[in-house]
Amino acid sequence: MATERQYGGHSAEERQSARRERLVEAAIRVYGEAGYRNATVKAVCEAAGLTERYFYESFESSEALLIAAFETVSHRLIDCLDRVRAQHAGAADERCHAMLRAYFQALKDDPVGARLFVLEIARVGPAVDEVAAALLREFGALLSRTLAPGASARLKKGELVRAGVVGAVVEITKVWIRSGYAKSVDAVAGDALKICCVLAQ
Amino acid sequence: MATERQYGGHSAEERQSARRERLVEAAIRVYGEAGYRNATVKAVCEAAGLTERYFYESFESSEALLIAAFETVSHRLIDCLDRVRAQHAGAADERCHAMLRAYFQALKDDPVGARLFVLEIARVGPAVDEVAAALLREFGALLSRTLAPGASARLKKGELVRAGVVGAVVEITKVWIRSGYAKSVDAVAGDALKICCVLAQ
DNA sequence: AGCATCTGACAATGCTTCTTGTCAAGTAGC
DNA sequence: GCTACTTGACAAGAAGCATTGTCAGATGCT
Repeated sequence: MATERQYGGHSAEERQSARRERLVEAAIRVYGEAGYRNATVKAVCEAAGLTERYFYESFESSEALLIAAFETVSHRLIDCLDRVRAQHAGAADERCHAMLRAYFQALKDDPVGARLFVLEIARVGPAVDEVAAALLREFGALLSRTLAPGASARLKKGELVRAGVVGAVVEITKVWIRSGYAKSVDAVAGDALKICCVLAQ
Repeated sequence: MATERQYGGHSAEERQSARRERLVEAAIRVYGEAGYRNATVKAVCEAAGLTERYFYESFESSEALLIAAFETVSHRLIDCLDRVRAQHAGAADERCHAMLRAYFQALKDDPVGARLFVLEIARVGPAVDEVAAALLREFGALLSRTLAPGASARLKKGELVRAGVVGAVVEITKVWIRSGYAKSVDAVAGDALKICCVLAQ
């Protein structure tokens, strides 16, 4: 602990954060494929090519790793949607449609991350629930900003409606994933848009 | 097993099904208050005033008991909605509004059952998920029948939209419960109706 | 009253996983 | 090459709970 020695050309700090990252990526894979409930600490560590001790070096618990994995996936997704939003400058509902297409396309392109993001995150524990709820609110705010750019975004009045719309999109996503991505990205985005348009009123 | 003796004036069969019922009612209370995850077999049995052996007499696993408890609660709710639907003969959206009011009122009147019905049922296991998904479909069909009494109810076309609307109502319910039933039943029902009206198109 | 059945309390077992500890093998710096 | 640090493999301990088994006491029938 006192001295930091170079190993493989990397400092102790670099090696540790590299291990952390390997664990997060392994967690996305393992939790997304087998499901969080069925995955053990051991399984994640094996997938990361590390032993259990390195798990406890970076994370206090499985839930902490799940949160890290979820945030990695969701930030990628939010960033993607933000890019689409910036690029698209049409009418509000057209813009929203483009974002929904990007959303569903991203989930289709990464089914493992999708499962983690949409299914596996729910009802794990209070701490995880809090993170997930915060992301849903962010998602709702994003939709609201896109469809009703007025002051309505911060009105408390539409809070429940906004939550409802987000719940609708998530439920549509769940059913779509369960169906094996049966419908086309375009069609699903269109269905979701129908409900999102409630926010434009 | 060979002979059936009367006990307390009841046959063996009666006594057994009485115990089963006590377990189900206890499960609604315990799972709804403490949460399914935090509840042990022992806790449910104590709440029912029975010992563990009687749990295994009537149920194969905790999940089986959860399913029974969920079905008890959800049948009560569906029956209530059906009654309201039968009594109300106004316009489609008025009728739907009345049903939503009854739905939210019922959940407010029975917070424990509500928590079981809305929160605790999710993501327990494949068997439970199947039961919950079936109820959501039934719920969607009910809304669809009310708002779009035409053939659209059985059209596969609106399947995802219907699922989305149900997801919206459930998410609104979750947020409302988490808020401690802050908004009035009328207001919440109104918010939910806004989204439900998508089905009327 | 006497016997068969039923009921309740509780202990024993078993299983699974987390979490920590030990030890040998590997690697860098002197 | 020697020493100190780092890593990986693995086992031991601990904790929690489900599930089954035992046994004494209670209840109804004859």
